[in-house]
Amino acid sequence: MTIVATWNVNSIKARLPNALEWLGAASPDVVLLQELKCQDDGFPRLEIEGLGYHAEVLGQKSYNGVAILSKEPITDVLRGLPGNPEDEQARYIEGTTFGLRVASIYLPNGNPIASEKFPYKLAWMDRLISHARDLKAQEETTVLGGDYNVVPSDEDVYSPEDFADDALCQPESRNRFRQILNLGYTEAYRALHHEPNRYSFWDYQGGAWQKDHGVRIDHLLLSPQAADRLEECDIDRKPRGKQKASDHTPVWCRLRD
DNA sequence: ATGGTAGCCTTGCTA
Repeated sequence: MTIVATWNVNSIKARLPNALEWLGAASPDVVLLQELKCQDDGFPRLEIEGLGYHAEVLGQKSYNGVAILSKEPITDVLRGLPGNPEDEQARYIEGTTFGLRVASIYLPNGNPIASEKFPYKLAWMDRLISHARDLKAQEETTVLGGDYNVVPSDEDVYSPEDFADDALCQPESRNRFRQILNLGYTEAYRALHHEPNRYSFWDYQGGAWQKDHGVRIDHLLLSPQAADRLEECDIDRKPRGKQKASDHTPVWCRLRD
C-alpha cells in the first residue's frame, strides 16, 4: 500500500520542527507540500532527507512554492503548470514515484473577487483542467493533490453566508473544480466520508481553530486507476493543534497494492 | 467597529 498526503505548510522554514515531527510520526510514503515560501536553495533538504525522503522542489521567494517528498526516487519531474510560459508563480510540480504520477498543486486564492486575482485564478484553473485532461488520457495511476483554494460545496464551510463573496466559494471556482471531477477524477475524502463540516484549514484570526470555523480546501483527486485502489482517506487534525501550527492540516489517502 | 494573526521582506502584501 502507498500513503499519499498533501499539506500546505505556510512556510517550510517556520514549520520545520512541526513538519519533521509529523513526517516522522505519520510516515507517509509521498507528501505534496505547498506554500514553502522559500527559494530552492533555502529548502531544508538535509533535514528532510535525514528522515529518508527524496525531495523535488519548485521554490519562490516569499510566496508560493511547492514540493514533492517521497521515500522512493522521483522521476520525470515537471515544474510549472503548462499553458502559460509567462506565469512565474511557483504553484505546480509533478513527478513519478511509487508507480504513481503525482502533482503538488497550490491553486491561486483569488481574493478579492473584484481584483485581477480572481480572473487569474479562473484562468489558472482552466489550464489545470486542460492538463488534467491530458494526464487522464495517459491512463496512469495519478494523484492530483494540494491546496485547491476551492470549497466544493456549502457543506465544506462553517458559514456559507460569510463566504458568499469569497473566491473560494464562487460558482465559477466550484464549476471549474467540478469540471476536473467530470473528467473522471475522484475526490478521495468525499468518496469515503459524507459528514458535513470537516475542514482542512482554519484561519489564524479570531480563534477560528478553537471555534472550528474552517473550510475544506485541501483535496486529493484520483484518476480512475488510483480511485480503484482507494482504501482510506482522512484529515489529520493533530498538526493544526500544535504550537507554531500551519493554518492548514494534512490530508492523506491510502492506496492498496 | 473594516479590527483580528502569521510569515515573508516589499515594514506592505498575501493569505
